[in-house]
Amino acid sequence: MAPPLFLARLLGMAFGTLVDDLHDRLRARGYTDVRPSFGFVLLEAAQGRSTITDLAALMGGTKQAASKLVGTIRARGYVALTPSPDDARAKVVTLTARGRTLMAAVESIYTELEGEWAARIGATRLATLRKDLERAVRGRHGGALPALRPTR
Amino acid sequence: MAPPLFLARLLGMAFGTLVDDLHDRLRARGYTDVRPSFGFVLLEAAQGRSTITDLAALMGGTKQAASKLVGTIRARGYVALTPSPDDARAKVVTLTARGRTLMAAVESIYTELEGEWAARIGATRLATLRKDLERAVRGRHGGALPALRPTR
DNA sequence: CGGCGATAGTCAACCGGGTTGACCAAATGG
DNA sequence: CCATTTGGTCAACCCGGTTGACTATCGCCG
Repeated sequence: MAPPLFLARLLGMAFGTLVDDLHDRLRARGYTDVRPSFGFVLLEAAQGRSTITDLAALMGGTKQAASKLVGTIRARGYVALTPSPDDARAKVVTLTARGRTLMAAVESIYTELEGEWAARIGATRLATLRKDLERAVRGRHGGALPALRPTR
Repeated sequence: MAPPLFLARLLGMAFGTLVDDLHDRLRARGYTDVRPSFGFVLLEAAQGRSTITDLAALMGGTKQAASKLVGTIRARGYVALTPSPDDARAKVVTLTARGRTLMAAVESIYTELEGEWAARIGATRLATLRKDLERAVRGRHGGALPALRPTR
């Protein structure tokens, strides 16, 4: 008799599976120094609009944590800090060329992965699943999307 | 222009939201010393069938990590270790009386939470969502459910 | 203007939850 | 029976996060 399969556990497993698969395949393509926690920062850096404190707020943590994380991603050469034109204190996080090729790989792998999900449950069911998830989550947070803690 | 809303991020947000809500409401009921990582162990302890090493395997970690985690949950009085009848080395993790009342609170809160989800997206949609998630996750792991890393 | 509170970022110390490695005690099976 | 495997713990360390103290810049209000 297994313990009850709470929705939360299912969500956690699904999340973990996708994240693990993504990073396994990144490793297979030679990206051995990309940690799961990088994703969030890289996604925002691709927009080229976020400062360190912006990142901190978006991922629901302190600016010290954001600063450290950006520091290690920068040490691996995927992002750079450019001074903000508006504010001499602020540093805008942007992708380097290496970061851009990484993100291209991520998108390609991600398309693969969602394709595999679609193959398992059907494309329309997958679309419904995504829509319902988004509705439930936004509904819980007054219409906005919550911070995604980069744990994992 | 926000970054693309990958399915994985949605899953992570949904997972995090449920876990946070559960622990907020536990706190509101006076359980101030229950950490998110406890859930996994408590659920297995309720079955009364798992040893420390079993737990380690189920959560995809080392037995040292499982041992530590069980130790801190035990220190807070929610589980106890009983010697296995079959193997003098093994320790079976079981709920204490306090642990059982905690789990009753968890189930009641959890029912509330899923009810709120159902109110947001509809009960049948929620059932479909759960079924599809389970199918996708099992499909990815050869029919079994993967380990749920207790991170968070 | 000038000066003062708020804000962007860093540095340092600490903490929680995980890891690896060494170890003991009980089990298993030639 | 003895050798090997297995259940569990202890110790040292690591990673990613936190809080607290600090500097530099911003922006407003007198």
